[in-house]
This record gives sequence, structure tokens and C-alpha cells, in this order.
Amino acid sequence: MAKRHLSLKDLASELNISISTVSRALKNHPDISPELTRKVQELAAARHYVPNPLAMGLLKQETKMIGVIVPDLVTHFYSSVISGIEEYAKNRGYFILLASSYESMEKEIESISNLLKARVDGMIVCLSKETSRFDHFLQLIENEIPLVFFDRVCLTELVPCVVADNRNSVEKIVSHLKEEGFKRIAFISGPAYLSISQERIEGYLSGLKKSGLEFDPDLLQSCSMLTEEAIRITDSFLVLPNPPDAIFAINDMVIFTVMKELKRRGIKIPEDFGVVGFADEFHATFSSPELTTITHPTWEIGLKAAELFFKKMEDPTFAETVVLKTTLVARESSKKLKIKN
Amino acid sequence: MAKRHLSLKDLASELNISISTVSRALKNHPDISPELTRKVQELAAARHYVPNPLAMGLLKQETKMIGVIVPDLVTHFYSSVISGIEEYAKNRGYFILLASSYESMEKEIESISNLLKARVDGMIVCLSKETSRFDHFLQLIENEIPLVFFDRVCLTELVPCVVADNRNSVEKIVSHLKEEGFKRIAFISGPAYLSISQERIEGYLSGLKKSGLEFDPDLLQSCSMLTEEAIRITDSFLVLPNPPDAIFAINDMVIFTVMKELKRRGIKIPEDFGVVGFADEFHATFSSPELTTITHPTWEIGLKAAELFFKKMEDPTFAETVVLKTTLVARESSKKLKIKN
DNA sequence: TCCGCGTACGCAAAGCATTGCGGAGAAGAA
DNA sequence: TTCTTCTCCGCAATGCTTTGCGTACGCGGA
Repeated sequence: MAKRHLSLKDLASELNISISTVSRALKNHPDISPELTRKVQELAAARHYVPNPLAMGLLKQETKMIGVIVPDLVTHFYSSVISGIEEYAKNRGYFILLASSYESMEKEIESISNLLKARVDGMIVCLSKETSRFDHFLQLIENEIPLVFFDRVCLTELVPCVVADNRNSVEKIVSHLKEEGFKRIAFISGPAYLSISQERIEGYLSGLKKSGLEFDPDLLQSCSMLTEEAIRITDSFLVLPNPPDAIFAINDMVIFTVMKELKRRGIKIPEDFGVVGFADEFHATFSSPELTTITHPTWEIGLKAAELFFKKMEDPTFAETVVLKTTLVARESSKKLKIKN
Repeated sequence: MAKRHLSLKDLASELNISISTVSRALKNHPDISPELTRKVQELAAARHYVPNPLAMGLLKQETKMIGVIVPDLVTHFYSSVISGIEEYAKNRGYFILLASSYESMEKEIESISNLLKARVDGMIVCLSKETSRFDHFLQLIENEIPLVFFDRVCLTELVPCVVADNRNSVEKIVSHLKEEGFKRIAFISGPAYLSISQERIEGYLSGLKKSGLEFDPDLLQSCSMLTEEAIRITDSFLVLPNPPDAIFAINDMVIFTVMKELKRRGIKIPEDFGVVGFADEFHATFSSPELTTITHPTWEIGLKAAELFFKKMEDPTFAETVVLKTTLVARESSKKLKIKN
């Protein structure tokens, strides 16, 4: 119902000159006399003329829109990354078109199709937890549509990626727990085909080795990231003949569920059990006890992903993977030693 | 760098027919013979032809995009509402263009301008906490650009709005705390010009009256929603000659800050102090003690806002305000009586 | 044989901005 | 006076789709 927007034609007819002259005057083309240029620019400013992006898009074959697909919007990690992407994109005059995969590969494919219909210039994606095949992304690559992955990645030879230093993060967790006096460290990982699961498991194994702890397969479990399964796995750890005395998990949802289950069973954190998560500041500091956690530079992941996106636009062969450092913030949930003192 | 997209022209030349014939065949126009229609549709399907939305937009003067402006993305409440909006919009073939005001009126105005440049068909907005003047929205209304507000609203005579039942919510909180045995109930509200602040203060006053508690101005404070101020106000309550024994606050950020400050000072919740928030499920259940809270139907707010948006598109005079019911979920943080038993 | 009508399709304009090229007009030179 | 040249601006095509209107062809009836 909105009124028709102002166009070059309107300005042209108001000044009794041609559309092309208006267009040129607005970009200070030397062919247009200074006086006329001034007059046109003044009128355009007064009327708040803005070029029609649809027309520009049609002409330039670009929409200045970036499709962003995340597993969900409500998880702090993703919304924070999106904020970062948006910030960078905005400064380059680009907009973000948002789509959720709801952790479903089917919806992920559907989202790609939707974004393609909207003619986005490219996409920035975090894989759904179900995504074990990558045909849909290969198709994008074949069509030379710029693509960037973050966090959960794949096809790293072809696609620029932004990831946290997962391996090192987990090593930090293991060595921290070891130093705090925990000896049997359990890890609840995610689906096996996810890059973050694989890297963190590697870090778990190498971390154990470095810390001189031995690996017990019983203490490493994959989790679909559902609440019920997190509870089930936690319980299964507790009934082990030789149960763990510390635990960390792949995301905040899982680790908070674990904490809740431990508390429900009267197990004291950190006295009886050390707990560490991959979580965001907000959650970690408001939990009780405050959660020791690896913090991702979420905002920076978003900025970097956007930056890589624009690089990829300029250079289709670009496919660098940027690894961002994480920080282990030691809080109460892992402070066994301090408590003992 | 993406390849040129497939157009009607491509299909037409491949079949040696005119563009208009292809266009008509695709929409089963009776002028086109059944065989040709079939041939065209088969080719279009094989080539995955999708009409160019830019061309359509140019023609129809619409972009099928809705601008959404929220104070920030990382707050669960907003991201959840956005999810709801996105869901509804997607099913109607619309996309969402996201913009953050970062709680700043200046950025809010800038976002509106940006979205206008992108030629969104309309906007769904939650006011920034700074927004005390509404000229920028009046301008949208003058230009007949469909607009819907949610949560923090204004100009309700002109604009459809979706809000939670704030007054009733607060009455529920007050009566709940009263029943649990708390007698001096403090409230940390938000900036005075925000609709949610006003309505909740009204609910606070009427709730006190209904519960037979008297109003003490010392126990009602406005807060800019910054951590430092939440701490300052909490402290100021505690040094009152006649301090409160319960508290609730306008959002989860504030209430968790309050809880943390209370705990830091060794005050026991809920034994010494009852605490209630306006917060989301996730945070509330993972805090310790678990937080008694008013839960907003966030997803539904988003769905409803989108629904009203489409109504507003059809009927420019439409300006209904929809009030959604909230629920008080009683958890540990307010269970004084249970503890005593 | 010719008219009329229906069938099945093509032309072109509109929506908007950009840009190569052509052209009108003026001023200077011969 | 006439030709050249430069300045300054307009025409038209391009990108893509929709749709009113025009048209070619075929067939039946007179």
C-alpha cells in the first residue's frame, strides 16, 4: 500500500530534463554542466531521493543481500555471531536475509532454496547438527555462489571457514581440570560427523595424553544435544564402576542440563564433580556455581565470517580457514583445589 | 560473481517461442495450447526456473520483505520473537530484513532509513529503550508504510500492536509473593516513557492494593537496564531503614544481576528474599535457585505480530492492539512458605 | 471463394537506473 | 559564410517479468 517511491523520472520531469542527465548529474559526470549538476543534486537531496535497489539489482545482477543460515536463532552463540555479521555487512551496504535450519538438514536445504529464490549474493552458514551430506552446498559452489561456513564447517578445501580453536580449547579444559586435581574427565560430545565434534575429540585425546591421563572409552559419549539424552548420558556416567570426577560438554545447553542433573542427585559441584562448558558469558556467570567455560569470540566470528565473505566475492578461489583463539575462564565449577585449601 | 540466473528469455529462446508465451504457459493461461504449456512447464522444472524477484518487485512495486527492528539480537526474548515472525512470514513467501537498534534511538532511526532504502514492504518494530519521540514512525505512517509494534509500543491509535498483559502479569507477581508470605515487595522498572514500564507500574500499584499491601515509593525504582545500575539499585534497597523482603524486575538481565548481588552479600534466596523475574524458560530453569518468573509467549508474539502485519497491509486503517496472556511459573526463588514448612 | 470468428501466439510498454553513442547547438577558424 | 570542434544533453538498450492488445492462421458457413 506504500506510495510509489521517488524515481529518477520524477526528478527529470520536474526539471524538464532527461532521466539520463539526472543520473549523470547525481554522480558528477563531467558531461553535465556544473549549474545543472548542482540543481539536480539539490532537488534530489530535498526530495530524499534514493536509487531503487530493485532496478540496480536488475542491472548489476546483485541484490546486496547475504543469506545467513543458522541452526536456530535463540541460542546466544548464533545470535551473537549474526550480530557480528550484520555489523560488518551493514557497513558495506549489505543486508542480511535470515533463515533457520532448526537443526534439520531438510530445512537447511529448504532455506538454501528460499534464499536462492530471493537472489542473495551469497550465503554464510553454520551447518545443522543433522547435516552429514553436502550436495546442496556443492551445488552452490558449482554455481559460483559465494559461501562461507562458521563453527560447524565442511568442504574446507573449497569454502572459507571461521572456526574456534576447538582442539586447543579442549586441551585447555583437560589440563585445567587436571591441575585442579580431577583425574577422570568425561566428555559429552556432539554428533560424530560434525567438525566441532571431531576436533574436540582430537583435543580430548591429545589433552589427556599431554596431561598424562589415560583415555577411557566409557568417558567419551556422543550426544544428539537433546535434554533427555544429556540426562541419560550423565546418569550412565554415574553408574559406571569407575565413574568420572569431572565432565565437560559440547555446548551450554548440554552442560547446564548435566549440572542440573548432578545437583538433583545431590552431587556437589565442584567438590564432588568438576564441570566445564563451552558457553557464553551470560549463562556462565549467572549459573550456580558459576561455570568454568571456554568462551568463543562470537562477535568476532561473525565479523570475520563477513570479512571472508567479501573476500570470497572478489576471489572465487579463496578458501582460507580462519581459526580464532578461545579463552578458558576459570570460575567456581572447577575449583577443586581452592575449595580444599 | 555468481552466474547469471535463468530467465524467461532463456527458456523462450530454447523453445523458439516468445517470452510472453513462456510467462503465460507457466501460469496456465488458456490462450496457450495444452501441449506447449506442458513443454514449457517441463523445461522450466528441469532447469529449476525461478522468477526473478527483482523484476517482480519492480513491476509490482513490492519486495516481499519485512523489516524487523529489535533493540538487540542476543536477548532471548527478541530472537525468539523474530523466530516467530520469520516462521509466519516464510509461509507467506516473505523474507525478513533484520536490523538492531542497540537500544539507541539514533540507531533506530538509522535502521529505519536503511530498511527504507532496501524498499521493505513494511516494518515490525520493538522500540529501543531510549525512544521517547516518535517522529520517525509518524513519517512511516504518513507514507502509508505498514508498521506493527510489539512489546514496547507507541502510537497505538494508528499502529497495530502485540503486547503481553503487563498489568495483569505484575498483579500476578505481587499476589504470588504476598501469598508466599513476602510483605515488602520492591520493583525495578525500566525507563518511564516505555509502555512496558508504565503498564507494569500500574499493575504494581493495583496489585499492591488488591493484596492489601501499601505502596512505598522507596521500593519502586526505574532502571536504565544496565548492570551497574541494577547493582546500585539493589544495594540502595538493602540500606533502606525498612528494606524490602522481595523483589522483581523488568527483564532477566536485571533480575539475574540482582540475584547475583544478593548472593554476593550472603543473602539467601528465597529464605531471606523472594525474587521473581520476567525471563525466559532457559535462563530461569538453569539459575540457582530456579527463578520464579513470568513467561512471555515469545514465539506467539512473533507469529501474531506477523499476522497483524499482513492485516495492516490489506487494511491501512487497521490498528488493533492484541494482548497476549502470560503465565507465572512458580519456582524456588519465591517459595518462602514451602521452605518454612 | 470470401468473410468472420476463434485459437494460439507475439509485440511492446511499464517499472527503474545505467551508459555507450549519437546529435544539437554554439563558438572559433578559415 | 561555412566547416570544425567542443560542450552538454537525450535516445535507446539492458536486466526481467507481466499483461493488454494486436495478428496470423485455420476452419466453418454463406
